[in-house]
Order: sequence, then structure tokens, then C-alpha cells
Amino acid sequence: MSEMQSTRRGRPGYDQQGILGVAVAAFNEYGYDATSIGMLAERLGLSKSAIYHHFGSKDEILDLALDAALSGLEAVVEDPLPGGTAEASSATARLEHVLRGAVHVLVDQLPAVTLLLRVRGNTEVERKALVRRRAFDRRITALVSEAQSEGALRADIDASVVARLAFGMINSIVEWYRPGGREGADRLADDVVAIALDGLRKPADAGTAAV
Amino acid sequence: MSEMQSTRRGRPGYDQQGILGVAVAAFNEYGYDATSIGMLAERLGLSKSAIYHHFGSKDEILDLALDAALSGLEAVVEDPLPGGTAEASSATARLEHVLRGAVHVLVDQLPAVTLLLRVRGNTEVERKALVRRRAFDRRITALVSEAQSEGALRADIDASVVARLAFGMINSIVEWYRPGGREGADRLADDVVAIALDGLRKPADAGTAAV
DNA sequence: GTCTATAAAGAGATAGAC
DNA sequence: GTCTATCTCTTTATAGAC
Repeated sequence: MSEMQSTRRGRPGYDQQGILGVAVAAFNEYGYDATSIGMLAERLGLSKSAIYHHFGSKDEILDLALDAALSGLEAVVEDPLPGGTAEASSATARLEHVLRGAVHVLVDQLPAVTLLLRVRGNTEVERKALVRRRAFDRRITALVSEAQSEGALRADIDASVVARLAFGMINSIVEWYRPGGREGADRLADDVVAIALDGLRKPADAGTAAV
Repeated sequence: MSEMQSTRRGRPGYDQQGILGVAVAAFNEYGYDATSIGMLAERLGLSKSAIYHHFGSKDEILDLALDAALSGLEAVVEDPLPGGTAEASSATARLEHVLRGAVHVLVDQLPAVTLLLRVRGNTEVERKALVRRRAFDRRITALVSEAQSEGALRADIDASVVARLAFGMINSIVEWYRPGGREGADRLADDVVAIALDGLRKPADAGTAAV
């Protein structure tokens, strides 16, 4: 928050954030395990030991990146509706808001979230991230369940299956979305919500229902 | 096809398929790069060089596993509808059939498909697999496009976005589905098709529309 | 079909100078 | 904040015996 690499004057001289950005990009390109410190050093135009000046270990780089992604996603579920009359809003409205918010976090934090979604839990750092991710998933499932109880969502599909499939759709965005493409984040969120809530089938033209 | 490991009498004596199964499981557990030949040897109760008797390289193990997954998926799009009156069926019906078929391939070939979906394209083997996967994606997009032209699917969302999101939902199944769970493959395919085509929103109870 | 032994390269990480 | 040099361990893969 205090001092960005790109805002600095003077010679290269990386700070932690500057290195982090390059590292996350490389991790996403080759995979975390396949990316060696030597490769990072090469990309940065630094020696390996220069990297160890900024981070205690390769694991710590991953830790900081995953924390950024998780913080963004957690913020989405923790603030149900920024409007003000938050508590009064329906679970369905909050769910829709969370789906849109998640799409925006994915797009805004694309590299970090991409990395997060590929974590398998091999190291302590990865397991710690998975614990937070599962807590997030549980909150989504609870929200779906509440929306089903309200009667606004179909209740013939298990809430946890709904939550997983809906977020499976959202998370898959990291596989192909690239900033600057034809599809903006708002439009993409609209599409996701449209498919998830109303489906792909063209409504059987029931008269003159407005949009 | 000819001789399965589990059907053999006598002492361990692995064949290629037997090793392949263990290897794919390990690759999915730790990631391909993080899984060393030494770890595979330990799991198999063999020495490292015994593995090299069955495969020319670590890459070749991956190659065979990815081919199995891709062959399964390709079979789904290549045989539109097994009914017989294939050519006459609508694109929408064929699309629904493909969605269900893909879910079944995912479930039946869970380990191999899981591995395929994690491939990033770092090696020649991985790039070869990605080429086949992209060809598959294009056929799905074409099918969606055709279904939109028929007027059966909403046309306000780009066909390639629809294809990616729908398969994002389907592919995410590998992240959580475990055989023997409460959800069978048929039920799961029903759920996927229900969400994708009709959405989560409970229809506004328009009288007494039958199921 | 499996073994031991080994080669050759690359990994993560540290020491200490500038 | 970065460097060179180095340590130690692990990696993929091969040679050759049983």
C-alpha cells in the first residue's frame, strides 16, 4: 500500500511487490513447482540470492500471493450488500451480488486467483490456503441453502452441488479471460448470472415480458 | 485391452497399465512436476529403473494418460446421438447429449481427465494435448452456435463464452466428485443440464405446467 | 521384470562481500 | 539491494547384472 515498484524512481531495485508480481505470473505460466528460483531470477534480471533478500523462501512468495487472492474473495462474502439496508435484503439478492462480486475479484486479481485455484495442498502454506478456501465455499453453500428456503431458487438440487457448480463456472474464467478482451468484467458477470439463474434456454416467448 | 494388472496371477510384476494407474493418481495428488520418479517407485514398491523399463521417460507416462482422457472426450462429440436418426436431431438435443456425455466421461475417467484439465503446455507432450483439447472446445462452440441459430438457446451471450462457462461448470466436477458418493453420474448430469439450460431460479409457478 | 550403482544436471538455500 | 561462490540434496535417466 505504501510504495509501489512502478511508482519508484531510480534504478531497477525491486521491492517485495515488484518481485511478487513477476513471480505470480511465472507460477501461473509454468506451475509453481516447475518454476525455479533460478528462473525467477532470470526473468527479474537478478541473481537468486537477491530474491532471498526479499523473501525467506519460495514458499513465502506463494503465501503472500494466496493471501491476496483469499482476502479479495473473503471481502465479497463478508460485505453482503454495500447498499445500506443490508440485513433486509433477500438471500437470493445477496447470492446474486456475491456471484457478481466473485467475477469482479477474479478479473481484478486474475493472477493471484489463478494461482489460488491451482493449489492442491502439498505444503503447509497450501493447506492453510485451502482451509480458508473451504470456509469460503461453506459460506456460499449456506447462502444457496438460504435462497432455496426462501423459495426463490429451485430446491431439487443439493445446495452444495449448486454452490460447487456455480463457482466451478465462475472459477473457470481464469482459464481463458484476458483483460482487454471484448468481454468486460460487468458484461461477464451479467452472463454468468444470466446462465446460473435463468439458464441458456430461450424463454418460451410468453407474450410481451419486458427486459 | 489384452491383459490387465488386476487380472494377473503370480507376484506383483507390473505391466504398463498397472503403473500408469498409480502414476496418474500420484500426479493428481501432488501435481505432475512435484511427483518424482522416486516417489512413484516408492508407491509401486519398485526401484526407479523398473519404471524406466515400462516407459521411456516421465513425459511418456503423461502422454499415455492424456491420450486416454482426450480419446474419451472426443468420442462424445464424434458420436452425436447413438439413437440412429442422428442427422435429423436438433443441435440443442445434440448439445444436451454432449453435456451429459462429458459428465459421464469425467466421472468414468476421473483421474485421467483431472490430469488433462491441469495441463498448462510446458512440454511438447502437454502442448500436443492442448491442441486436441482446443479442437474439442471449438466443436462445442460450433454446436452452441448452431443451437442458438435454431432459436432454442438465448443468443444474447457469445457462443464461445457459453461453451466455456458450461464446460467450466462441467470440468469443475473433477475438483470435488468422488465415486461412491451420494451423487451418481446420471443424477449429476441431470443437475448440470438443469442448471445450464433452465437455471437455478424457480420458475414463477405459471399455473399447472407439468414436469 | 527388477535390481544396484552412478552419472549429470538442477533444485532451494546460505555466507559474506560490495 | 544485489552480487559471486558454494553447500547439500534431489532430480531424470542410463549401464549392466540377475
